[in-house]
Amino acid sequence: MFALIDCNNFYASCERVFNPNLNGQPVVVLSNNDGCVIARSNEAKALGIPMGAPAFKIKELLRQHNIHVFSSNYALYGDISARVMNILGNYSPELEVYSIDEIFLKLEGFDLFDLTEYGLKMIEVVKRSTGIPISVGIAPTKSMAKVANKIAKKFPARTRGAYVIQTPDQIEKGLKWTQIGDVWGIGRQYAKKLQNIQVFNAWQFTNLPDEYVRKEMSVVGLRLKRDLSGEPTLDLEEVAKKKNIAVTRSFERMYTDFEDIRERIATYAGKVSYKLRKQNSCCKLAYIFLHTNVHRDDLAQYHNGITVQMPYETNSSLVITKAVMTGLKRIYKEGYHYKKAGIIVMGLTPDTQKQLTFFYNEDPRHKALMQTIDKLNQNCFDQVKLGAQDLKKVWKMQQNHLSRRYSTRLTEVIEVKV
DNA sequence: TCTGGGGTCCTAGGACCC
DNA sequence: TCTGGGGTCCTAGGACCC
Repeated sequence: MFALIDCNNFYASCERVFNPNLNGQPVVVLSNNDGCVIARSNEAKALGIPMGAPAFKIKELLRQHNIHVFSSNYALYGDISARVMNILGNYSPELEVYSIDEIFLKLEGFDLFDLTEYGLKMIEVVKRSTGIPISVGIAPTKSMAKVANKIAKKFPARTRGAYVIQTPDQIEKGLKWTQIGDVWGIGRQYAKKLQNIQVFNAWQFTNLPDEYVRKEMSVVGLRLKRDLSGEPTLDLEEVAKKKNIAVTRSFERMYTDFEDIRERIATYAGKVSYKLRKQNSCCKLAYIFLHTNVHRDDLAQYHNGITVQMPYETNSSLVITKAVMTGLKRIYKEGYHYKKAGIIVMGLTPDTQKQLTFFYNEDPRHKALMQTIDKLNQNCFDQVKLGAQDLKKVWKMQQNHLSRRYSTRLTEVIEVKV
């Protein structure tokens, strides 16, 4: 059996942990630059706040209903997530942290357990230890556990947040209840295609011929069909090192000057290099892209990207920044209003397995330099930068509703008034 | 004025090898 | 008239996830 545990309205719930006045109140969390709604409490959902709604378009709605608005606070969410996962890891030796708010547990040898009780226990302990509400779905396969989790969340009164799918009858009922578009692995395109052939729920999907599924949805679809039919096909996946790492951001306003963009790109290059070093990887390639504002059809549009090669596998900010800059010069065109840019590093290798080249290799001093810079920045809040970066830091991300980093900064911990 | 930021896997087709 | 059979690697694009 597999369990899927998922935090309810995770970001909104994190905000509530340190601000209990928000319980029962509608809460939304916004994306970077306070752009769109990316998380909603149940109350906010009930008021009709759509996922992904641009904040400026629903300003009036937010005000009218006294909805509490937060900028995203990833320092807080990441830390709370780690605490929740840590606790849930006690419930099975085999686990897969699937996302910031989801974890799969493999429950092998739990035949003598009352799994519903086991799930309820998790809910209680996580709530008591972290303040975060979770839902638990348990079933014979991963994709079914997803279904069970959805049922648990949909019927809190009946399930108390934990639901087990096990008997053939429960399986059939659960799958028939699940609309095709809500199936894990079936997105918009496939849902449309399936509805066209009169497949409206998960049960009907499992009854399709293998050949059709294979042809229209590739082996990925076929694996899903098997798994959803009760044949365990999707297993826990190891938390592998990332194969790509990206830093991409929208600018808080549009930029036209090369100098401004150059500075921002240098900062992204520094960030992405740091991420590489954190997972002990080096990169061979970097893709850099530049976009104008897609929402301004009154302005000329220009999108372009380019892949640049590193002279050797590296995670040195100096080398990566330099390579990225040559790419930027080739794709930047004057006369456009740029709104977004990003860097994706690819072809990652562990830095212990670097392929050395005969003539050119990294200056060995870079490694020591990077280690020193990383260490300094950990203690001194990112004050050591390359000359090409934002030394003056004239730009600032819109974060007008940011809560404190309650659990990771000593200066921002909660105060108790006597 | 204002519209997020990450990831994964698979397939087809082209270029190349013997 | 008629032109083999087996591979690999890479990339772009399309689907999906949170």
